[in-house]
Amino acid sequence: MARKSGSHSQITGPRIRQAALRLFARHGYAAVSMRQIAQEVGVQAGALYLYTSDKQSLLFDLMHDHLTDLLAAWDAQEKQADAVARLEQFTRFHILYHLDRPDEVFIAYMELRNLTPDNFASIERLRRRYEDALEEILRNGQAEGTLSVPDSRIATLALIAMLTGVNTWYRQGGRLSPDEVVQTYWEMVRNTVGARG
Amino acid sequence: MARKSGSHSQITGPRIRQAALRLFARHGYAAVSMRQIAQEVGVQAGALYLYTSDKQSLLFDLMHDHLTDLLAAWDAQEKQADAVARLEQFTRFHILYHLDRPDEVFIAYMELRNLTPDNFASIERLRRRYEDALEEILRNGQAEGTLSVPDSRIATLALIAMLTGVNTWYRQGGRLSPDEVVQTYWEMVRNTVGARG
DNA sequence: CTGGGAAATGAACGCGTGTTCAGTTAAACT
DNA sequence: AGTTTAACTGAACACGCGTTCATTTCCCAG
Repeated sequence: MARKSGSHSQITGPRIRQAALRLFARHGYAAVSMRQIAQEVGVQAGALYLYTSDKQSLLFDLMHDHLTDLLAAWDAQEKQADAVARLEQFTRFHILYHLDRPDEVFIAYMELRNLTPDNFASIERLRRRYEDALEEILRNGQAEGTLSVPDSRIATLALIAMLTGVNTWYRQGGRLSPDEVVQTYWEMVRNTVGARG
Repeated sequence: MARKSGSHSQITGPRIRQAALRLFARHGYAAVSMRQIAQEVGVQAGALYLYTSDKQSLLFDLMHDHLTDLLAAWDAQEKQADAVARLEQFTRFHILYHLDRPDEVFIAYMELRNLTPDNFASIERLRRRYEDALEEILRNGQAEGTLSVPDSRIATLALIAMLTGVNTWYRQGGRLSPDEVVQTYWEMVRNTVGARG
């Protein structure tokens, strides 16, 4: 046997990335073999190398595309006028976007140490850009006098950690709907930055 | 050669755990081999099995002991009378305790998926006990009327995520001292739970 | 000074790893 | 219908994995 019937690079390529995403998220990059990924796709291990140069860039591409998509999605939002409204928008956006992509988020946070130094630097640059988007909101709010934090950089990291934490406990069909989660967190975020309700 | 001169189980045992801790934290459980751990200790791989039954329980013991020590340290604290003071105490305790043990914390959060189901359940039970300690403070504060959160369980998880996030960015010799970090976070925590300054 | 047990070696076990590549098959194009 | 080419196989490569165990060395008690 060789080429499968009905096979196509437009189909197999995405399926490989999808399988890698799932398996990396479940078991971790180092614990997943190329043969496992291939099996999930229904293909021999050698075939993966028609679509990726090696295992490392399979991981890097997943993380890179996730962060790129995240930044693009945020940039595409119509921005609210004042900082507090923009912060509410960020809170909602962050929670819902991340809840929709648990595997991507998990990998992007957990597999950083499995990146080569160059790839790590590249990913950190993208993450930094996202953090900076939030920090700018906080700075603007301080300038407006509509919110106040002790340290805008630390508040940025604290808020992102708090919001991303939703992914660790949220389960579909749980006590709260995504919208209720957003409302709960927005109330806390608003308090954290000292904005009036 | 066989037995090294000056060797002793009271020395080698802890050194193995120390090496495993360091390497697991840096490279991840799955990416670290028993031979690497042995090399760091200065011993052959087979010798590790005089001190641990297998690689899995090396990981489990590290996580288990970390959480057990954490709980014991918190329990040993003289508790403040009112909830807001106890929350400040928790904030300070959590940040300083975790900043002192970056490797343990990292492993305890990142390597959960590499535990067998039984070990995972055991670790989760310990973590839950720690979370519950914070949640009780929040509940008491609500009962006292000195603080208010939209949902005490979610607020618990949000606060712990926020506080533990310090470990991801704090570097010794950075802009802020540990005490300044504590003060910065306490100001945010106090706002988050709606307590007056 | 000697015997016994603790501590460690080093080789071996079977198996899995990421990656390469000559060969084979199915689809697409002329 | 025939040819080209994209897609994939399957075997191989060199090496590393966790774990076991007979053997060796060193320390200490008597």
